Amino acid sequence: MGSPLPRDPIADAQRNWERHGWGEVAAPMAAITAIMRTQQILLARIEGVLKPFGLTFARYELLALLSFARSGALPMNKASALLQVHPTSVTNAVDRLEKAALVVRSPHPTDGRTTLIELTSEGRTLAKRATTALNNEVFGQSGFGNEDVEHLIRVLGDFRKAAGDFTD
Amino acid sequence: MGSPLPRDPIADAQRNWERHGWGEVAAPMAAITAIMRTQQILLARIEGVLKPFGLTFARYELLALLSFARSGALPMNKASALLQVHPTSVTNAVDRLEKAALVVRSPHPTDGRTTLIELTSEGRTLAKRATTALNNEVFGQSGFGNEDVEHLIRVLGDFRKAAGDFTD
DNA sequence: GAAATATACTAGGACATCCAAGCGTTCGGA
DNA sequence: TCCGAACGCTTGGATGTCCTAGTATATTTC
Repeated sequence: MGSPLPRDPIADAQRNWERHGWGEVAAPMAAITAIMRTQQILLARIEGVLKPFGLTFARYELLALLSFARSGALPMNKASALLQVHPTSVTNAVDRLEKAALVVRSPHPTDGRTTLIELTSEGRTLAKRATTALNNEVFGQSGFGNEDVEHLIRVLGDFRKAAGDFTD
Repeated sequence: MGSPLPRDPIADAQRNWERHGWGEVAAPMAAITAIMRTQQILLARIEGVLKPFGLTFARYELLALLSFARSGALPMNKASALLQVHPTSVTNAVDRLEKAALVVRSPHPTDGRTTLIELTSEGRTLAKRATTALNNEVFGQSGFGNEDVEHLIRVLGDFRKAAGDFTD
């Protein structure tokens, strides 16, 4: 989408902030902007790996989640909560996964409101293959050092907890 | 969108990875997933603050960028490169900002292909007010400690550089 | 037990991002 | 000088996310 810039645009932004008298918040601004940009880069990498499988990250996450559920099935609201996305996003993902025959919707045995998402065997197989690809091509080559990974997990974990993601 | 979960879903995912024999990449997977989720939380906060101004993060970023340009104007391709988004995303943002009279498009004086985006005085005023709000309500209360901020800037900066964002 | 409240999912709409194509302008080599 | 290649922007399409509202099913309350 573009060749490398001669200078780091986020570092420039940080300098601009300082120059305008906002030095107090310049560093957090830079850190937050860097997180936004890093997410963008990682997402592009992940989607690039998943494309050959006909998957997007959103759909992969759902498949992976189901593959770890004992029965291979989960209520949609449970999936929404665990993936931390809006229920309508799950509806959207399930629509497409179902069309691809990777999951099926089935009624909850006791609660008429609830719909279960169930992995098909094709879905399970594809999830496994996609995971292997991601492990090899993205997670295994993140470019983050071991210490930095530990630090990220801790710092971002604290942040997510403070943001109300989980109690623990 | 949901009440706090009893347990950290990313930590669970990491355990699942380890349990399936992917311990080698479990930690980077967790770190990357945490970055994705953190971005989602931060974006929601930012958009919440910008909503009263009738802005989204994408449009705010463009306004802020223009406000730091000496002349208050930039070619669209320059904006695309600095914001590191696809040119069509800039077209989209400019369309809406122009409709809101916050920027205007003007032809480049010498290159007939290029379009300049120029801040209107309303645009400049709004950018300033929005920045103040973000500084107070988001960047000034990020929840990240000073040392963690420095660490994030360094680690993510290295990552972005390795990803080809900039040379420097 | 019936009415009010809460929960689960889906439909429609607003935005953002990217890709593929198309149209015009500019550059560069023969 | 001229024509092909490169560049800049826009349009149209596919996805994903969220919000608001609507429908159906449970649960609570009186």
